[in-house]
This record gives sequence, C-alpha cells and structure tokens, in this order.
Amino acid sequence: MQRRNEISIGTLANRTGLAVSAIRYYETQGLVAPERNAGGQRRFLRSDIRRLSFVMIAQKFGFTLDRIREVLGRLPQNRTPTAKDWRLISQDFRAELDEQIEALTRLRDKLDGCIGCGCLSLDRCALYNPDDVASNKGTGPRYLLGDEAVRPEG
Amino acid sequence: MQRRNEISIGTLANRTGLAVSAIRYYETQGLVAPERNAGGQRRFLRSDIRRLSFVMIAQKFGFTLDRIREVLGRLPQNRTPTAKDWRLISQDFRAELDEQIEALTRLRDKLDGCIGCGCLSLDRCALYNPDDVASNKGTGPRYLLGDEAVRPEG
DNA sequence: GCTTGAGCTAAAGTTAGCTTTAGGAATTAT
DNA sequence: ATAATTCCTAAAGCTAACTTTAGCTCAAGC
Repeated sequence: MQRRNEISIGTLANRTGLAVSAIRYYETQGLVAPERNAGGQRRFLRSDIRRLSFVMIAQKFGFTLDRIREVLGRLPQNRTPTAKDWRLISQDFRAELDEQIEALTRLRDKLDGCIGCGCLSLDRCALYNPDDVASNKGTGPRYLLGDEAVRPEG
Repeated sequence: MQRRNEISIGTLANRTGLAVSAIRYYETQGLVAPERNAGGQRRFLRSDIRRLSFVMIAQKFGFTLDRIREVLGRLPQNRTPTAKDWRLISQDFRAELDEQIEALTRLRDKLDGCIGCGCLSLDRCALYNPDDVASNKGTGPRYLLGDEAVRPEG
C-alpha cells in the first residue's frame, strides 16, 4: 500500500540517516506532518526527505528545533516546496549564519585584547558585554556551536 | 573567620554574577576546588573569581564544562595562576576558537553551493561531508552526519 | 542570646533532543 | 497462512547544565 509519492517512516529514516525515533520526535515538534494510512501508519511525502535534510543541516549550524520550525514556517503550506522555495529560505538562513559567524569573530577579537592584559576580570574585561552572542537564557543545556570543534588529539 | 585572601560562596557569586547553586555545581564538576572552614563552609580564593570568569567566557564560546575543565587543567596546580599563565591558556583557547570559526565558515560556503542547485539532498549535496563541524553531542547513538555512514543503498 | 540571613547536603525537577522499552497491531515475505 | 518485519503509542530514561526544595547548621547583627 505504498503509493508512488508516499514513503514509510523506515524509508525516510534510511534516506536521511535519521533514526525512526528521531523522526517521530520531530513530528511531535511540528517539523514534519505526515498523513496516516488505513492501518494508522505514517505516510510521508518524498519531499520530506529534503525537509528533514534541511533540519539536519540547520542543526549542524547550531540552530535549535524551535528556531528551525520557525524557518520552515516560511515555506508554502499549500503545496510541495519547489527548489526555488528552498533557495529562498536557504538565503535567509545564510544571512543569520553570517551574523553568527561575525558575532563569534567579534568575541574572539575581544579575547585577543584580554590576552594582552591577562585580566579576565569582570571589572574591566570587554568580554562581558551581554550583546555579544545570543546568550541562551534559562535552564537546560546551552550549546550554540559544537563544543569539541577540533580536538588536538586527532 | 573570613581571612584576607578567602571569600565565601556568596561573595564569589556576587563578584562573578553566577548563582550560588551554579558555583556548587561547578565544584562537583571539578572546575573549582574550595577548601572548607571549621564550620564546613566553602572558602574560595580570590583567584577563583578569575577562574570562574574564564569558565563563563569559554561557555559563551560554546565550550562544554568537560572541555573547559580540560583546558583549566593546563594551569599550574601548585600555585595561584599568574597573568602569564592565563595568557598562555587563552592563546590555546584562541587557536581552537579560530578553527571553530573556520569550520563554520567552510560549512556556510558549502551552503552557498547548495543554494545554487537548490538540492539539499543527501545523494548529491556537499553539505553531508562528515568532516565539516564536529557532530553534535547529546545523548546516545545519534547517526548525525558522519557518525555512522549514510547507508550505501543508492 | 536570639533572630535572621547565609550555607550545607541530598534529591528531585527542568529543558533540549532524543533513545529505549513494553506490549500490541499492521505489512511484507515466503 | 504463517513467520518475520515494520510500525504504533505511551511512558520512562539519558545527558548537560543547572535550579528548586526540604530540612538543618553556621555566622553575624542587635
């Protein structure tokens, strides 16, 4: 009962490399909205492969699922997104990314100033500007960019 | 019983802006190691203000506490760190940071290529190179891009 | 000397992003 | 027609980085 344009969760998992459980979780988070067949099983569209690929890429850049859902919300709801639709949101995405990289670079440059004075003290240090990098408020894990960027051990 | 060079956890909290509970947690994680007074209360050194300041900065850059503990381990254990000591580890730190920024920039450039083709598909997209940015941490076996190959069925 | 604020510990709760487990039901393969 | 997969749901578990709560002790001010 697998129509041309419909795929099962297992197939989607294989095509994206995601775990089946992860895809189900993404559904609860509103990142995909599959239909159900007569037996109650999820039927995804082929275009969901691209959709979830986007999710994975965005995560690699450090975006949260909430943020990603927002971005995906800019895709047309009433039809399957075209290449042009994806191009548009990828461009917005790139702009945010540029800002993130710049913020990080500014922060790094400030660290340079502090290496000079060796202070690292709250009283004087330029590093304590709250506007630097979007500071993740509240409890829970706070990660923006991968922690172990490159470990020297390799 | 507050000696010249010793401060209470409350004072340390005020000086760093951290919550008292956060400082206690950092102790369990081996990021600070205060002594105790006769009554069992923690007595920190003034130099711990700088130490925790470093922790906060490193977190702002997205480093995990585990990673930060490692970095702090390069400070001398037997004496209070000098400005020069801090300068040395800040430099190492900067190097890692540079790599992080570069990895992110490389990834962004690849996104540019994909905006061109609008593909965002696992089969073709350059974004799925496992060497890009260190894969996300988190729980359990997560086949993110690169951890476990994207199966050969193609 | 008594009250009040600061500290202490251990344990449980929180958020994000999932995975694992348990116990069935639907599909697919033989 | 079975057997073997795959899928389903709900609930619990896990990591990181903390906070909150409960119940008690210590220290400081009047």
